[in-house]
Amino acid sequence: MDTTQRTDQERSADRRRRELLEAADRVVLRDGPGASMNAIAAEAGITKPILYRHFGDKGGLYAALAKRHTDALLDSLRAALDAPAERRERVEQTLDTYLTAIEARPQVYRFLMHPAEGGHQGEGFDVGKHSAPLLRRMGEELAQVIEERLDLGPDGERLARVWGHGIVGMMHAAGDWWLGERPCSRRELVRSLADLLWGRLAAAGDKVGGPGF
Amino acid sequence: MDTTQRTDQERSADRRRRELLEAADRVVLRDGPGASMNAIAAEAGITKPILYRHFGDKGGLYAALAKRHTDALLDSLRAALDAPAERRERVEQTLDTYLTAIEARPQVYRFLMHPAEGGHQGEGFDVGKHSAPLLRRMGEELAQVIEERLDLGPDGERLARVWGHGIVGMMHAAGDWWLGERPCSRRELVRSLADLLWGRLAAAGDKVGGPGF
DNA sequence: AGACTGCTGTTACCTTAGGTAACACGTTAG
DNA sequence: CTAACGTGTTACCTAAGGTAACAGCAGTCT
Repeated sequence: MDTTQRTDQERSADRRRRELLEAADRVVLRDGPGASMNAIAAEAGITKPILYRHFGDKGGLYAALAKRHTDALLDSLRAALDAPAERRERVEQTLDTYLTAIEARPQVYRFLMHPAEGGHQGEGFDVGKHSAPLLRRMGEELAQVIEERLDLGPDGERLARVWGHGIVGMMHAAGDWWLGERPCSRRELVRSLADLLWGRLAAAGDKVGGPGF
Repeated sequence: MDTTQRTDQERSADRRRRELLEAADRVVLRDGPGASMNAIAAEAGITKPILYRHFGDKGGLYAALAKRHTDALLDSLRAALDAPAERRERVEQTLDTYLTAIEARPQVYRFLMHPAEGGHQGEGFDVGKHSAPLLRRMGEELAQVIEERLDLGPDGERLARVWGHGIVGMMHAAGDWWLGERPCSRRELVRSLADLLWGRLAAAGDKVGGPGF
């Protein structure tokens, strides 16, 4: 076996893998995250054991699927984060990019974040092991950007990481709630969150008559 | 059938229900969230159909279990939120209360938030349908407090809700990350998050030499 | 007393779904 | 021609959620 050569077989296997992932994607987007391995195999026009040969187990398939979408989302976010603009503008752009993404493909979003929901009755893919990674990766990524660019004093690295994860969590929770209830426009949500990050909570006055918060 | 009277049967049924919930609690805390209905029934010294008679299905059992813990946590948070102190102190107290709770009983926390993780191989309880409720309830609760006490202008209600969910998400994500990596003390985490909420992100200076964030 | 009702509990079963073993066919190398 | 390998299949195992049907026992009604 020559290890250096890219044989036809290897290329064909890669292509097959991509095809299978695309089929899985279609099924997951159609049937929700509870899609069964059988259904995915059927959509791909083959049978279960082949899926297992390619991805090991359901978690492997999930991981491969999640990686594609996660990478794509992270690329968009990096672009927004790196855009040439002042800080507030950049923050708003990043929030908007995230929200636009989850708004445009809620099925993908729900798959990545709440995999067990849409299923008809079974459990489906497991979130726990995989939704965290997405949030974590976003958090670490943001932390790195913050740490690189902001002067936060001696404790900067720790602060940056806390803030990275905190801001990502804020974005995520607010986005999740917003996607479910649609209580306002995306623009309004972005501005409200940026306002929060800009200290408006601390600056707001007490309501007349009530005890100060 | 007398509807007004609390019969022995009803009290006994309630007691039974509590016993079952406590057994379920023990199993979930021991085996992780992947605990099977069989295992729970065995721990309670009975068999499956009884569990199903009491809770309908696994989701019902989960919901009952989650409600207990969620209510308890919300009570603690309300107390911290209502304490007589100034705003920053109160915010820090609330964050600290939450973090203390998840630190003290990580198993419970993981059950509520990432149910599918600890399981040996199966899927276990589903998160999607139930972890959201906890976050949502906390978010709505906080929103209400914010809206009651802060003067946020004409758009106050919307702002309060966005902030409620956003802050809860921030707390959650940061807490989850912190619980996993323990990168700093609880006190430091609380201060860092409060600083973030107090606008220190916006106020920080650019790092010398780098492009401004 | 004896039958009826209702609750508690059981055993034994169904179904779905993840995962695997064993086998069949076609292609290519020696 | 045959041996090896990749690709695909069928048929199965197991674990788990969920349910039907039946057994025993307390109180109640005639």
